[in-house]
Amino acid sequence: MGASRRVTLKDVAAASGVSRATVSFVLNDDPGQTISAATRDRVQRAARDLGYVPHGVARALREGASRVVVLNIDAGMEGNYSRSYVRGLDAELAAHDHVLLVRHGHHTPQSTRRILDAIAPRAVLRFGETYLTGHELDDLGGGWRAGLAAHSALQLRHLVDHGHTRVAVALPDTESPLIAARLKFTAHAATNMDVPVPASFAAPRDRAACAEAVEEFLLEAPEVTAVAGFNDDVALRVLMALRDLGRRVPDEIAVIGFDDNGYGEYVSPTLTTVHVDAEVHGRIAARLALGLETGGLRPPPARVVVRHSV
Amino acid sequence: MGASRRVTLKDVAAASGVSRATVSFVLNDDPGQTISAATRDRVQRAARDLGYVPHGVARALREGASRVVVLNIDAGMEGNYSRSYVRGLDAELAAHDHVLLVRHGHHTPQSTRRILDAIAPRAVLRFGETYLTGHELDDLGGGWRAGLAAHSALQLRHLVDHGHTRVAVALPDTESPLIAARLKFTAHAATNMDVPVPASFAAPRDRAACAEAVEEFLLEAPEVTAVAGFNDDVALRVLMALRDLGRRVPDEIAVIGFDDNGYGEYVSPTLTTVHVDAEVHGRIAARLALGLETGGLRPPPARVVVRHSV
DNA sequence: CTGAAAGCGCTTACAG
DNA sequence: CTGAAAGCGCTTACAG
Repeated sequence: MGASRRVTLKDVAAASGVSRATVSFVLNDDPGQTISAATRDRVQRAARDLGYVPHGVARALREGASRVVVLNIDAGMEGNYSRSYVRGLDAELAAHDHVLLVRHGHHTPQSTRRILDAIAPRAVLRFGETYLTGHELDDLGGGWRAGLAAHSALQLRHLVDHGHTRVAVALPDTESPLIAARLKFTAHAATNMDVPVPASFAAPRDRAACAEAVEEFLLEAPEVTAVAGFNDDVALRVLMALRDLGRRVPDEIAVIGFDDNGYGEYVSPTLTTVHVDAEVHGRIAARLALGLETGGLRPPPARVVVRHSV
Repeated sequence: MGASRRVTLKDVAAASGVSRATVSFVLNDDPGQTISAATRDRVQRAARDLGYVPHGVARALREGASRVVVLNIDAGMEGNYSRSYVRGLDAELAAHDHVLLVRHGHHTPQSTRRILDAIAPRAVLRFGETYLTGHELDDLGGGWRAGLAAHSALQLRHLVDHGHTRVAVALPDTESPLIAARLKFTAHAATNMDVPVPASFAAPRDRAACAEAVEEFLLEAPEVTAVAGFNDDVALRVLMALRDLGRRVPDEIAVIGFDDNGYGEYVSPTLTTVHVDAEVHGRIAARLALGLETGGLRPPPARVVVRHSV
């Protein structure tokens, strides 16, 4: 009755009358070995009957890395992108016998080091890396086909298609490596579309401060007829600020969000935004982390969710 | 110059002229040993000079568990509670030389098993467990002092204090172990406050469906003057539905949210809600997981963030 | 085809 | 006070 001891390779070996090495060869389908079908069978049956599951820690010690991938994700990145990305990453990793674990909060080289030392994960990923660089999303850099570059352009395109040529970009008041990239891509897209490169301003969290920031910005740039949000959070703040300032949306000024976080439906006017399904991005990241081919994985195009703010 | 090999205990032993055992004793401050100050010093200096960091995987194999705690967290639980909880959990764990890793998505016994097998974490936590049961939050069960029970009561209290005695609870249309608990606690609180036990209804994600659900409910229960949301998400949907139905908030009907997710400020009227700082809950969970005393940790009381919906 | 042996890096009785 | 040895559970050259 006592606590049931863990079933090890040794137990399987004993039960099937072979050595531990042979069990390992069979269970791992070692291509360098030729084991008789009978032995194979005996071993597999024994493993199944005993409910044997390899001990990941021992295996990690031997192999140098555990079957775990860690994803670092900064605060304030929640949205449809991150949710679908995590879903795809998790699923693809699971399909290759690995597990995904997430680390929240701000990340430093030390915190990454501590994880490496603690569990020796196969890889430590940084959220948004693939998306940002467009690596493996296309071969032009930046992801002009299915990365941040393409989606920044899509956002601007929607505005331009609705007659807005003087656009401003609203940014969060926090740090993010994505900010510089977004501005660069949007500027590039504007040049391609033959409209002026958008100016930008920060939209602070605090409501009054945000209204003030928007007012100030529009005073300096009265020609602006549309605001493109860095993300939905920022766009929502701008929407609120505009209401506080008595500016009618979208008649006087249009607003578009980015990365449909689900809350754009609860405000009035509802928020038009860019929706990115990043499941395939997640799968690509998983394959890259495991050193596998990514061939055949093509992310679907992003789309604009048209609501009422532009 | 080739890849730098990992510094191991053996290197430290060699550098300080003692055995690996002695190094281990010194570095782990083994109370069962008496090592000369000189040796101690020599070992510590060598470890520092070489930049020695214990290999967590080897240690985990030997000790039976890694210095990692895994937190399972279901989708749709994002809010101030979860953010502050994770922050506290992470900080307290770090203070005790452990790291927190999070697993997102839906969890099954198998998925937990796979993590256990993969990295043998010290503990696998389920988000909301402590909060739900009130274990260690007080000794009455349910957490009537600082747990879900207390906060459910606080939400209702605010409504009652504003003259609302006929209250309804709006629920998500998804599964959650928290739902039954919330209803139970709210009912209990209502009885204590001498008001009728609130009826409940589900507020679906889809906007039209939600408006329909709310309309239908109010037709059946026209006496209801206030809606208490299971969380801010649900409350936000109810607010939108009410607007779609042409009901004025808070004049005709009041709405209060739960677990301030930050978006209640972006809607109109802005959403009054219950704000719970769960950092201490997180710290308590960490200590429980590590088998430490939780004495002295007292969660601050929750508070109502008064905005304009009630 | 199969097994004995080494070793991943650590901790901890055990023997001096 | 300190060291040699065993062992956590696995994989993989190496020798038959």
